[in-house]
Order: sequence, then structure tokens, then C-alpha cells
Amino acid sequence: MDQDLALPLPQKLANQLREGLIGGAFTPGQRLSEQALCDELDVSRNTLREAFRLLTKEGLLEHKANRGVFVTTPSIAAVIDIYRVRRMLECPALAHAYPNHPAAARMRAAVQSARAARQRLDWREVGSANMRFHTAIVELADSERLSGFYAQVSAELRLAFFLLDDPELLHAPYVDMNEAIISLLEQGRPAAAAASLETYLNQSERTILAALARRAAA
Amino acid sequence: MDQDLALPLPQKLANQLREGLIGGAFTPGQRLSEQALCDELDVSRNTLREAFRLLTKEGLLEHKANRGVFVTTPSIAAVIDIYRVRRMLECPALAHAYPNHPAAARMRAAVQSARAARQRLDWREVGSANMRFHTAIVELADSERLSGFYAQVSAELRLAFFLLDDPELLHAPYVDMNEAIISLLEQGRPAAAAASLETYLNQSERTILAALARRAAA
DNA sequence: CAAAATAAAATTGTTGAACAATGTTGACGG
DNA sequence: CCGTCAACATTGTTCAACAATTTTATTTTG
Repeated sequence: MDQDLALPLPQKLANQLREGLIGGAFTPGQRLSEQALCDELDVSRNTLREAFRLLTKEGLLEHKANRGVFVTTPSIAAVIDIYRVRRMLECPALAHAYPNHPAAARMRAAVQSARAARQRLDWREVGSANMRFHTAIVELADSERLSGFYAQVSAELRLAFFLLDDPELLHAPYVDMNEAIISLLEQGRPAAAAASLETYLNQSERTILAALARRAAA
Repeated sequence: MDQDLALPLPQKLANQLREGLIGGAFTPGQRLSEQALCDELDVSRNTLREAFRLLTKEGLLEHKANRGVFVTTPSIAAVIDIYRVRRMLECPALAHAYPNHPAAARMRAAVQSARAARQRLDWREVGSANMRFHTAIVELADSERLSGFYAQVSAELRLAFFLLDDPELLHAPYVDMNEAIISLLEQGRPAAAAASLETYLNQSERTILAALARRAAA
């Protein structure tokens, strides 16, 4: 998927660590020891630290002076902020999209993947496909920088998902909503699609905030 | 302005370099020698390289493998992309703003600075004040992440400004437009303000693209 | 003389070790 | 039980070294 071979080592490292982070290999709040990771990944401390800076800038890690780096624990405020961003990026992108945009095909493909995964109860893949769906929505806007920013924000959101432990509740209900959204766009009704998307985002935000609040209470 | 004393050295370095970059201390396309900057700034290569990574991720520097880092030369495509982003962030932020938002006061203050600077023909400060004005617009949206992203994008845009050499043409005409925009917002007419802003952005984009095209031809 | 091939120099990429500064742990005494 | 202080571990930063690559200079060749 990546032609990582050409990339400098710290970036490869950062990509590898990011995969682990959004894949749930580490738990939020966990401290990442330089020594331990250097040994495990077989790179020097300097190289690892450069990768840490990258991921810190993306919001996936937090750096506390003289104490080390920690996996970000998404706060309620962070989730609220992320959903505000999502509404501001995704809804206009969809509202102004034209149905033949290549990203629309990616939206459709993501929905089909999600349906198939749901049928075999593979909630992990349902979540991934859902993310591809929304990434494609932002790509409708045809802005390299916007897409890059969205990738960053959604990676941070994934961290929040791993705080919760009911992936079915988290992703399953949204497959059909995505289906409806892409269908509306394909029918040339982008405004209606955007309205559905906003409903989706509000509902999703509430679900996650509620789950997060329950977790904080416990 | 910054409490840089507490920040780790690479970040302080990055801030310092960023100031230089958006202040025009380097010219786009210029190569930054590690050795030379290490000597000049009195830091080690490792530390400098960490700062480079940060700025590369922000789009201010470009990293070519085994060849070093170069000051980004903004392309026509980059400028178009940046203005697309600006329209998508600034216009909705302004349209949904309420006039008593603290950021509105910052908009007003920026306009006053710009007027004063224009009177004494200090185009550099006019440009800075103009940037503060638009930063404040994004802050109306109350999103930490959005503001951070905008800071990054506008830093990149500043690079493009330094490619041009007529700061008066670039900034002077917009002081009055900004004045009109904040006045509309203060009068409780955010929709009209947003419409004016869109006009502003379109006009500004055309000016810069034209200047950039002239420069490319020469 | 021009162009290609080659050798030399300079630069970046990565590592490892060193030491200072800061944080953490645990024993000790009140 | 709580605070103090020393021992320990970890991070922050620098330095030196070497491999890999690019740039420059030189030589060879047509």
C-alpha cells in the first residue's frame, strides 16, 4: 500500500507506530518507553524520538517534559472538537459534490465492504470500512490539505473508539445510514445527502460521548 | 508571547525557524544546510533535524532524500488548494458566528492595527494584522484543531507572499474590506459578512495567482 | 574541444555512547 | 502516617563515527 521503501526511516517508523496506535496495540494513557521500543523495533533512540515528534504533532501521542511520551487519552472535549471539525469538513464537502466524482465510487465501495463485514460479524473491518467511507467524503472537496488534516483527526478519533469496548454498537448501526447517504448522492441529491450526514454525525457523537461518560463514571 | 522557556529545544528551534521562514529570512527554494545552521544556531545536528521534521510536516520545508531540506516554493496548485481551504473554513465560521464572541474583538483590534500601519506605510505590519484578522475568523468556530490547521495553512501561504514583491498591492486594498466584514458581524449580519468574506477571498486569490503567474513567466 | 566515465569531496542518514537534568522509588527517621 | 533525602532510572542534548548518496572535480575517450 505504501512505497515505504523510499521513505526515510523515522517516517516509516511513525507509520508503523501509527498503525499500532489506531489498531489498538497500545492502550490510551500508556507510557511508551524509549529504551523498550528501541530494542523492540531495532532502531536507535534518536530515530525513534524523531518518529515520536511526528506522532505528537498529529495528536496521537502526548509529550510530557522529562517524563516521556504517552498514548493520548481522548477527552470529552477532544471528541466534541473532533465532531465539530467533522461537521465542518464533511457536510459541505458532500453538499457541494457532484455524483460522478471518483471519491463517490470509493464511498460506494466502502459501503459494500462494510455490509459484507457486518454479515460475517467482523466489526473491526466494519469500522475500517466506515472510516474509508468518511475519508472519501472529504476527498470530494478535492483538497490535498483538507484530506491530510482529516486523516489526522480521524486517527485521533480512532483512539477514542478503543477506549470503548462495544464495536458492534459503535459501527453496526451506521452501515445503513452510509448506504442511504451515498444513494442520495448518486441520485443527484447532495443537499439531502448532507442533511443525512449531519444526522449521522450528531447521533454518532452522542453515542460516543455517552459511552465515554459511562466509562469515566466507572 | 511564547513561554518558550519550558518547551523542548527542538520545538523552540522550530518556532524560531518558522519565524524566519514566514518573515522572509530565507527565500523559497533555498537549501538549508544542516552544518551551517547547526553552527549558526548553536545546536546539534540531531536537534536541528528534529526541528526540520516538524516544519516539513507543516509544509514549510520540503525534504528530499539524501539531498537535504529546502524552503517550500509554493506552486499555483498549492495556492489554489490553500484558498479552497480558506473558503471552507473561514466562511462557515463567520456565517455561524455570534457578534459577542471574543474572537470578534480580536478581529476588530486587528483591523485597527492594520489601519494604523497602513497610515505609516508599514506594509509588513499591515500583512501581519491582516493575518491576525483571518486567524480570529477561524477562532469564531471554537475549534482548537481547526485553528491549528489554519495556522499551518496560513504559514504556507505567507511563503507565497514572499515570492511576490509588492506588499502594498498585496495587503493594502484589503484593510477596508476587513473593516466592512467585522462591521457587518458586529451589526448582527453574519451571513452578509460571510458573503463579503467570500468576495474578499476570491479577489485575493486572483491577485496572488496573477502575480505568481507573472513571476513564472519572467 | 566535447562528452562520458571515474575519482574525490561533501552532505545526508543512522547509529551508539556519553553526560547533564529531571523524575521516580524506597529507605529512613520523626 | 508523613516528609526528607539519597539511589536509581529515564529523558534531553550533544558529540563522534561510519554508511549511503549526491555533488563536484578530474581524467579519459571519441
